[in-house]
Amino acid sequence: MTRKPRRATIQDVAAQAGVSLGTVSNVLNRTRPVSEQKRLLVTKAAKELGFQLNSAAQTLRRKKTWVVGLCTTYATSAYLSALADAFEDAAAERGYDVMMVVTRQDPEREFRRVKALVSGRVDGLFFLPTWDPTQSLAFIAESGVPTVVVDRPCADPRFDNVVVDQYGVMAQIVTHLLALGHRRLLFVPQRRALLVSQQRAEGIERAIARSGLPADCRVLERGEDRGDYARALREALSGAEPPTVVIAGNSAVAMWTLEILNAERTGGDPSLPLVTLDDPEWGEITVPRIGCVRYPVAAIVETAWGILERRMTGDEDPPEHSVIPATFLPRDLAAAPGSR
Amino acid sequence: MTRKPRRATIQDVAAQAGVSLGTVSNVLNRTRPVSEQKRLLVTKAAKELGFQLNSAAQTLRRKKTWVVGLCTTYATSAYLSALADAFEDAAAERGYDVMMVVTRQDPEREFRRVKALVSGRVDGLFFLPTWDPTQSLAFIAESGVPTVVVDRPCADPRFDNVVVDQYGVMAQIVTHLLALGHRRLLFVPQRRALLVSQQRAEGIERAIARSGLPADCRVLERGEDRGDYARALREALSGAEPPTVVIAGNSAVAMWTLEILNAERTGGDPSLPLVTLDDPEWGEITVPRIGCVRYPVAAIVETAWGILERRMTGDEDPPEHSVIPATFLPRDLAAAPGSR
DNA sequence: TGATTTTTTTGAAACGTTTCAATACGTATC
DNA sequence: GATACGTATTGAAACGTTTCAAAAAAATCA
Repeated sequence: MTRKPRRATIQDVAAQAGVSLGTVSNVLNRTRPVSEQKRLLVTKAAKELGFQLNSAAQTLRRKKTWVVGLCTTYATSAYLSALADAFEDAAAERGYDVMMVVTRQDPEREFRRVKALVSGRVDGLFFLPTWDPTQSLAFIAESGVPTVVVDRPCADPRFDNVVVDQYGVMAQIVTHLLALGHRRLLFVPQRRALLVSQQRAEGIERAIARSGLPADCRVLERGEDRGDYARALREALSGAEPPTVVIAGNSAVAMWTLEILNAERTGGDPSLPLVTLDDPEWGEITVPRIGCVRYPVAAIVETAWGILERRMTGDEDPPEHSVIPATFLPRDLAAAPGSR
Repeated sequence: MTRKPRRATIQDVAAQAGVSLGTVSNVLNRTRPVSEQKRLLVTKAAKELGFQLNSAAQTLRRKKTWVVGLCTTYATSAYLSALADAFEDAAAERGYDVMMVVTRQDPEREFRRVKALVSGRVDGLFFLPTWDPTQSLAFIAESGVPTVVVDRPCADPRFDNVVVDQYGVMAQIVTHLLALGHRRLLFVPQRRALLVSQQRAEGIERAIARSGLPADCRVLERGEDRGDYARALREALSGAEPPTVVIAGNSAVAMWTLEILNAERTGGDPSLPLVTLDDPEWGEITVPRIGCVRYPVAAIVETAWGILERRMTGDEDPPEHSVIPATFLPRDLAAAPGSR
């Protein structure tokens, strides 16, 4: 589109309709009753002039943008995009719009994006941090914009936090795997530095300990590059007592794992049983179908929105921590070889 | 985060530093030289007060937001999210921020989102329309916000348009398929109403005609629900002369197709050769790997940004139409049975 | 030193809304 | 017909910046 000369203001509308400034505003916002006659004049004039409210001016005056920010790590993953969608739907119900930014797990980028969002552009923020959000959190805290940290555990005591019960999920998975006869597990977190990866590893250990069975879990770092991972994975699988099942930290890791395993697969040789800790859209098309985790997107979003709404209306209670349960879905997950 | 009492304004900073309003502004924006001494005073005061610029006020005064909108259909697909990422990177280089909204191919939602973006929140807009963008386009045109329609052909003569050369892509694919001995193709567009689906179907027809070979292509609507599609697909495959290859309009269709074919597959029976017209992230993990199309993300984004930047600085030339070539990647695409 | 030029600093006006006290207008009441 | 009351309408002030003409201060020159 090419630009038009100048946008009409409320002044112009008022002049054209032959009424005062305040009346136009009242028609537009229904703040006060206006006679049917003037209302008609105003709407007609507004239409004729192609009038559209200037939201910068409105925000300045009202000190309210009706926009919330959503700072997320990736838009690609099925889980994260479902989360984003749910945040938008919930926002629409409440009369808000969502401004979304994507960090791709890069703390630098996160900081830049957060700065852009937080200086008066949003009334509140849903924040899915990268692996190192310290700089961003400091800035947010300084700005005073109400913020809920979502999906990732947050150690910073200044912030509200809504997360999934990682310990519970890992307990479900481990119990299931042990029942299938698996004794040697391999866990490949997306990134070891992530707090959530540590919780998961710990969850696995606890569940194994609780079972009393002679099982163990090795943790393998995925590494930055796929070649590295291929080597590490092959090495891990070629030992004397190789793992019989792989737990992938997310679907990107799961995909790499499948690619590597498929490349080595000979003939009808079945692939290694695989579980991923998220819920990829392609979960149904692999043969066999892999195990995954269903996250309670609706519950997470409702909880987070509940908290943020209270904060935006001035609630000053101490920060709140919500932990929400999730469900393991085994699908075609195979038993350990020779275990029945 | 819980809210702080009140945010400091430039006034407060000026008072605290003992200088005038204008000087503070000049320090903050480097618009005019300021003596070292005062500059220090100002930055010190700003830091002490935790001052952050109010961007609503700034926008109101400057009539420039340094934000561009990106209205896209989905964030999930690998192609669209790569596109979004590229738009953000290009924006950062130019000093802009990107505000992204997702329509999920819903014209209603699109209209709401566009309205929110366009009333003074952005300086320009990259627009990936849904299947029926008429309402949104009318609003955008009315608002006068510079806009480039991206990735989808746009019949509206008021808009700049950057698209991929669908005819060229289809020619590559058909040529390849014919060379592999395929004669009966099945094209399953994501949605028949989409202009791009029509172009693709036409592209297939043209390429077949040009080859002079006795081949044909049937077009099958995917339908709203998976059961419908499963029935339609089975029926299409069970005729006397069934197609030997499927061309899926996008990876969602490709995935459904794979699921249905996999469910029916008996023993080592190979799946039907499949091409998808985008580039799913899971393209490497199916067995066999499916054919796909590589879109020139960087070129699309650079072209679109180039146009938008000119428009934002007042260029009034007639709308521009750019058509950018893309590449077909056959991967493990199999020959037609009995064709060599 | 005083006059002139250059550089820095100032403060009022403007951006386009919303808000709210004050005013105008009807209408019912006595 | 005067009074009181309720409802509609008005217009000035405020929101927090940037801009720019004018004033002040500093530097240069004769």
